Amino acid sequence: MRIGELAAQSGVSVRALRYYEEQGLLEAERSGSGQRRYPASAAERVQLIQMLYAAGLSSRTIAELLPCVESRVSTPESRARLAAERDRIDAQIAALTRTRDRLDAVIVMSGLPASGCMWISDHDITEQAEMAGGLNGSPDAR
Amino acid sequence: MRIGELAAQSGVSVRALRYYEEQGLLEAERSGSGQRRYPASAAERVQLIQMLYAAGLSSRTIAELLPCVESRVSTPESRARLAAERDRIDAQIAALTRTRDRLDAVIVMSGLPASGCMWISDHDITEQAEMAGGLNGSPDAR
DNA sequence: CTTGCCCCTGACGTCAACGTCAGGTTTTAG
DNA sequence: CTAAAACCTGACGTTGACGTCAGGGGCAAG
Repeated sequence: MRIGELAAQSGVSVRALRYYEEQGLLEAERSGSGQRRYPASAAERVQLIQMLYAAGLSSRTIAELLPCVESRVSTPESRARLAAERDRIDAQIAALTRTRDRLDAVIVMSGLPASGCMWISDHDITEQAEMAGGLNGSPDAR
Repeated sequence: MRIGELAAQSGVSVRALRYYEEQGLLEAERSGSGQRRYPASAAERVQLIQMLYAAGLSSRTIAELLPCVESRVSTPESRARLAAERDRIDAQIAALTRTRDRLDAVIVMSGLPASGCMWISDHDITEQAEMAGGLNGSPDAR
């Protein structure tokens, strides 16, 4: 399959695919005229790459771990690297969960009039919204 | 408190604190000679800023939502923004969890003595991952 | 033949959250 | 009083994962 097709299929840009190759993450056969040809399995590999990028791994780390993750084969060394990254991701998940809960608390609280966090009486929602827009004292709202 | 103390206390660099001020996230009083003075509450605010940055929010978004998150007061508009960000974070957590599980599967599998070697068939993968997941509960968000 | 689409290789541009350096002033310790 | 430490503004540098543009080639359809 050609690079444009792979891009469409995997949802990334053509530029990104060439970048992955440059980083040693994705190899391609070349046709006589020098055009890249990918096997069907490349789509899955690209998905993995995206997955690992999204988890904050660097190109270098992905290059090291990708064969291992794709083939499900690990050496003792790669296992240690994998575990380290998994722990990092776990920590990230924990932090994000705390942040999510913090936002949730603020959102949910506005639905509890008894808590005292509603600073405007709730008998007229529309008026409340207008007042909120005009009176909201965000110090450096631009 | 002075900028160096706040930096030490909140674990960020002096440069970062000045950057936050530049972005309208953190205000400071000025002494006669122009040096920044922060109230004790600034440390908590910096923690919040870090928290939101780590969740992938931009400076502009943080500037909009920070007063609301810190004071726990929300307007209908800010509530919508907050909910949108919370949903984004939820999606991020879900994706990270899938990635973590993928790494975990590779790690756990090679540690199972029954396989006797570094790789095992696809058929065994899901079964063993289930077994391993049941045996040692991986740290789970939520 | 030429039109249009896809492909190629450089190579420079971008954006965000700071790092770092220069050159000067203020505060603190002894 | 003096020297070190901390602070100030301003401005340029860094990093990663691409975006974008320039300049050129190949190839099937009309």
